[in-house]
Amino acid sequence: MDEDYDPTAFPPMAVTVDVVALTIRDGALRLLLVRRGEAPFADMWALPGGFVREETLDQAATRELAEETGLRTGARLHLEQLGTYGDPGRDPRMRVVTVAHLAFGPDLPDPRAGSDAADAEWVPVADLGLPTADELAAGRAPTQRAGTSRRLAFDHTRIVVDGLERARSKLEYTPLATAFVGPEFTIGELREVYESVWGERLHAPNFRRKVLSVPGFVESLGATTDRGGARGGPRAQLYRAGDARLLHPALLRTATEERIR
Amino acid sequence: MDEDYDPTAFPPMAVTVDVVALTIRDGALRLLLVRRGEAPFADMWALPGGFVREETLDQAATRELAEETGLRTGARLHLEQLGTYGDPGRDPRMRVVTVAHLAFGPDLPDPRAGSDAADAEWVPVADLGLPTADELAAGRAPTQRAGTSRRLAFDHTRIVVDGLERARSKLEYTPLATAFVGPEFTIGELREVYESVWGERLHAPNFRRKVLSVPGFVESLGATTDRGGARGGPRAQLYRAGDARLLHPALLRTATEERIR
DNA sequence: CGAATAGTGTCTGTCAGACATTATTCC
DNA sequence: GGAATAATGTCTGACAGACACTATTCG
Repeated sequence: MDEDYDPTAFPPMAVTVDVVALTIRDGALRLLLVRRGEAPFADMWALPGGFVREETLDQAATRELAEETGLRTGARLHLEQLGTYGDPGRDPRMRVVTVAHLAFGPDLPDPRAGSDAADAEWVPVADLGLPTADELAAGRAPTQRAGTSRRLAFDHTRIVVDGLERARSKLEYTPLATAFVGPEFTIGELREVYESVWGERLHAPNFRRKVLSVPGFVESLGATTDRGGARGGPRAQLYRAGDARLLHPALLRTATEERIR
Repeated sequence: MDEDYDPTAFPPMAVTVDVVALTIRDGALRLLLVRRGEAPFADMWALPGGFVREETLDQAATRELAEETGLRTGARLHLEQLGTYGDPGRDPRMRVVTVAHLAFGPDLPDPRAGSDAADAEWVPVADLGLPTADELAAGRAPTQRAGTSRRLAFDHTRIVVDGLERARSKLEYTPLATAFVGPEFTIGELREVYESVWGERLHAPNFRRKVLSVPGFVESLGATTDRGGARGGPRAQLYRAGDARLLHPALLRTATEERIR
């Protein structure tokens, strides 16, 4: 803030929030999208969002999520700021700066069309045909792969790609995965979260040992599930989230050349 | 973006950028601060920043840094978005949403007062008596420790604390440290970056081996410095930054209970 | 029973951190 | 010479990833 700072003579600019809401259902990572009813980008899919009012940015994101989808802002909903997107021209009508947020929850309910959203849906992320972060950086974006009818409005493809990368990365270093399951869960359910978000199969015995070796990640409840798995297997032990805010040692993805270079 | 989205009728809101600019000089991590000339918070220190114009957010941050400090936006300046701060009341005059950025460079020049900054200075971070992230979260903020005359304006203390934590964390997983040194550097200089930012001494032989074992972190130039160290010692080999974007394996800080829980 | 899953045991190569040692250079 | 630093060698314990194996439960 410099000395010619004069907030009564600021350039006209709108501030919005958009939400990248993720949940896991039927073993697939899903993203909440709403269908736009008006120009520009009419009939295209977009992230839920809207104007910021007399409230904090986090409150605005929570409110928009609830308004547009009927989602109860329950205690088990994790919300964090993702980043701010404000390129001139990202909205053809005027300058709009949007503060993107990331939300996670365990098998969130179907969106009941709220006040605004004519149509809202949990779309499997794999069905979006999203470009990789590299493709985006190289400017081959926001052209999504053919064969999908889910081209996103505005720069929302970029926002979703950034949000997914953030989620994948935070699974490594934080107990974020516990935000995708209920208050009581099995190690197998936790492993399915990692597999869904990372999009790769994990070695079950090693995963179990790693999770249990991280102090404060999970706490045993000393009980088991009532039944075994749907396709057989013994009853699994139940755990709840521990008090760790960072995982140490971390659960790292295997390094791939593409990610590193 | 929902369907009642109407950017021609948006609430009045100003959008600014603020920059947490860090450099290392005399072995100490330093933060660029400017002195405010006007109310509110007159005579207090603040981050350089100002209104966003017809430009991207990154461009606005780069421009403000140059304008207020005369800093040449050279190729060796690393800039990234930190986060957005928009609580109602963070500016007593009106609603101002600020997009904070993080900038790093090798021994950046002294700020030549530009168009706005009456007074600008590279202040050692250690002299700021900053609260820890935990103290901030607990609400004992933004009260900085007594004995310093460097209470920061607005919510800039929070922004600086977040920026420092981001910088410390990114040293672990990315080659960010090379942004704090010149194009050619020794392993010892790189180690001093880590020691300055993390605020702890590192074991020189192990640090060297770790850095050299990370693919793409540094590349040998096959040459040595012209002279040995100022206080003795042999001539050190020279390196330049490699092509890695992520460090694998990472250079992790030793885990501390405070950070994890 | 057959298939699927939970959980344990064990091995190997790699990494982190500590310590010791040698070589080189400045003052 | 004395002190500081660069660089290498080596050891130990922890961890990652792979494989083998047993136990339990569903259909």
